[in-house]
Amino acid sequence: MINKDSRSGMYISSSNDLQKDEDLFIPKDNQQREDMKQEYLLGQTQSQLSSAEQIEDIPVPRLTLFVSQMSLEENQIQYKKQMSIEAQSPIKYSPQKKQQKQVEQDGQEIKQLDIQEIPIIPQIQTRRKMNKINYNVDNSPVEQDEMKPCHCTKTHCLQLYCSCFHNRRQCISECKCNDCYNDGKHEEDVLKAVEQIKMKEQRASHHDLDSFDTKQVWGCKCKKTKCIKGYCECFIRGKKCTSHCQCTECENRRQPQKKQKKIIKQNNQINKKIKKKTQVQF
DNA sequence: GAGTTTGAAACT
DNA sequence: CAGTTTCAAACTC
Ligand SMILES: [Zn+2]
Ligand SMILES: [Zn+2]
Ligand SMILES: [Zn+2]
Ligand SMILES: [Zn+2]
Ligand SMILES: [Zn+2]
Ligand SMILES: [Zn+2]
Repeated sequence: MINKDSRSGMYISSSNDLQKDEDLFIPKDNQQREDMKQEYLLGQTQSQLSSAEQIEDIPVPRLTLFVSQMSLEENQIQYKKQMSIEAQSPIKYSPQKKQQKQVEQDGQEIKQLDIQEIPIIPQIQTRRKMNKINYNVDNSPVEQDEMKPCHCTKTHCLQLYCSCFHNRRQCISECKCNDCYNDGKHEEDVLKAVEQIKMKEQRASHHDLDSFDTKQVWGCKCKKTKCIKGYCECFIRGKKCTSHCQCTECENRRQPQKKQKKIIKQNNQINKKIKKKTQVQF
């Protein structure tokens, strides 16, 4: 099974023809092929590897976790520091029922921070608990069961806009959605919506990622936030942007991004001017 | 909490 | 496909 891609490469089937999911996109040129594969691999972290890399479903060893998270760039570390600092000030929290638990647990974690030289890991593990941001992502290694409520008002929680629906979870009492169909009482509608989205995705997308697998991301299109804020689908997963991303002025790249069109144009103009000058001189 | 900004998701 | 609109989350104050 070999499908030619419209641009520069082709989809080459993996050794196992039965698993279409494991097809890899590989450019024609050998060097490019290596670069691309490497970049893609580097862009992912531990369990977030695409199905192509998850040849076997072996649980990720702790050590891998350490390595991948220690490889986070300054931006992400800084971002997490900021978040944790904000969440660490217990003064901000009114001493209420549920939050006292958190303060206790956070206190333990803060102690660990003081002891450990590298405070990254506990912050990541508790990120979702320590701040109220509702990332539409389910990549928490520790608190897989903890979910943040949605606030959908117009979509009956039947579109990917809805964080609950996107993660294939029923809405919960904390959700503030209107006319919710993702409540367990409209399973027919939910299944319809799921199938519809999967069909559309299957037709439209050139990749094989599951729309409902929020651990995986193909690429972002951030234009204004340099992929260092919670708007970036790559950044919030702790992943580097890759060649699949169409972001601008990205600061979340392992390999430096190709120059943008604007910059290329500017440089071209500058080069022309220089050429003219040199020609005139001689 | 209200209002703004942002980019994914949906649509054309 | 690319451009546009819609949407709810992330963010700011
Ligand atoms: Zn919802
Ligand atoms: Zn919900
Ligand atoms: Zn709902
Ligand atoms: Zn981005
Ligand atoms: Zn990206
Ligand atoms: Zn980026």
